[in-house]
Amino acid sequence: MARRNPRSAATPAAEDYLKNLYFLEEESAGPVTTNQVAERLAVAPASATNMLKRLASSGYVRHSPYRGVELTDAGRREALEVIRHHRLIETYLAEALGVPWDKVHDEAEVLEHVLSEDLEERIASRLGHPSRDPHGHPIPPRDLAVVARASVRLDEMEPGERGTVAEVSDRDPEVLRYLDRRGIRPGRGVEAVLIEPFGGSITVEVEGERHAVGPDAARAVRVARGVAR
Amino acid sequence: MARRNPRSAATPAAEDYLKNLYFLEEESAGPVTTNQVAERLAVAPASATNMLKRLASSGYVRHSPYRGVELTDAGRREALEVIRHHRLIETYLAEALGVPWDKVHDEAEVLEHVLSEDLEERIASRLGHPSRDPHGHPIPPRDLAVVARASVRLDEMEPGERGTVAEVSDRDPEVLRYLDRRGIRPGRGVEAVLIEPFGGSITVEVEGERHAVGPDAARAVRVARGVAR
DNA sequence: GGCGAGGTTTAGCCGCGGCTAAAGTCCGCT
DNA sequence: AGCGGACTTTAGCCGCGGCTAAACCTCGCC
Repeated sequence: MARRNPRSAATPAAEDYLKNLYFLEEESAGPVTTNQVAERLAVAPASATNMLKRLASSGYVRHSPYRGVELTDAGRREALEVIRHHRLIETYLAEALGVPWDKVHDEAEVLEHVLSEDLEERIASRLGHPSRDPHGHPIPPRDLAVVARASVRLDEMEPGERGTVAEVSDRDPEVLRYLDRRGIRPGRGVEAVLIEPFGGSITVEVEGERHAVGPDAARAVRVARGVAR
Repeated sequence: MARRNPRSAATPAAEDYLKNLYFLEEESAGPVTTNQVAERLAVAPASATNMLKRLASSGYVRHSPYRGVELTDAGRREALEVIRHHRLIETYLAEALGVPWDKVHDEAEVLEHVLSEDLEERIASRLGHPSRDPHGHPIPPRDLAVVARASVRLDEMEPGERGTVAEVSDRDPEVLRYLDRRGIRPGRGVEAVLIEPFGGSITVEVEGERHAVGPDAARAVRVARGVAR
């Protein structure tokens, strides 16, 4: 009774580590550090070490003590599977059940670990096999091929550059609502007007209005360069 | 990240115990024994004792050592909440995603522990607040009032009695398919023709055909008495 | 009324995934 | 080159939810 689906050997906790390792590798080139992992998952560093060792012995990561950690191919597959689940669920909840888009993330966070292959497939086909979730994030395809992202973070743009908002991170619903209120959502044209150095805010023009966006919020936005308004 | 929903203090394992305690109480009047619990949940008796003690200290059950166990009101509420989730999910999966009705049970078994109140409500309203799941089981209402069942188990019927199939247990998909192939499903008229004593089979007439149904399968069927064919 | 069998609980173990405290490693700076 | 601070790992603890083996009740039967 109540066995979770046997798609993989990874527990929900392990899946969370793998998923976040994937994001961390994507964000910061080079090996990921134990501290980064611990902070991202809001656990003590010692807990992270513990799990990383377990993931290493299951073949999901390579862990060089004191030096950092790296996903193996198996680990990356596992991560992509969870990410696919997460984003399909977000899309489904928004479309089929009308869950507000700043709430879908938290629901998906728990459902992603529990979705059977059969349901995954039914949901995907019900949605017409979408390639992006409601926040613009690419949904890994069924074969879990890595999806290339041709976009820059808003805080990496040059003054004067234009583009189209491609993705808005759903990690923090607060930030999501903040950006949404300012019209910064997937599909909108943006121009970087002024970039304050040293982690200051970025002034952008969207829909004819200017907004000074704080660095934390700016990091949550990815922009496809050059596509005119 | 990935915290399950805080609707209740009970873990998934505890919820499974409470749910099955509810069913066991329903089936067998009088207090439920440790062995019954252990068998139903497919765990060792010692494991059941262990969990029952924990449930008792959380106020979900009353446990008299060596004598048996009984749900408290709090425990019953908890159980009904899980059962409501289970049956709503089954109904939703069947209706909205076309999951075959002998498969919905296993999916619901894991999703039931993870459904937020918000999703529960959205699903219920999307379905028009149904009162029965696809197998005919009553879905506890939002206020978790206990639902009276005016039906008898097929193996408790008298020869010559007639009625309408009200519920078919979904616990065993094998049994479910067996009964389905014979036309024994919710809504169908049945007549008990012959009852073999001492746990023998029950001969029933459904849709003009006679079938000898084994006692295990007969126990999975509930019939509303008297409603003519 | 006592004995034994079957049901139940206790004792003690395990893996998971957290934690804190202490020890160890690495690296930059003098 | 070596010292100090930051980062990381190790050691040892905890609760959960399983397990087996052994001790313990209860109750029916003689």
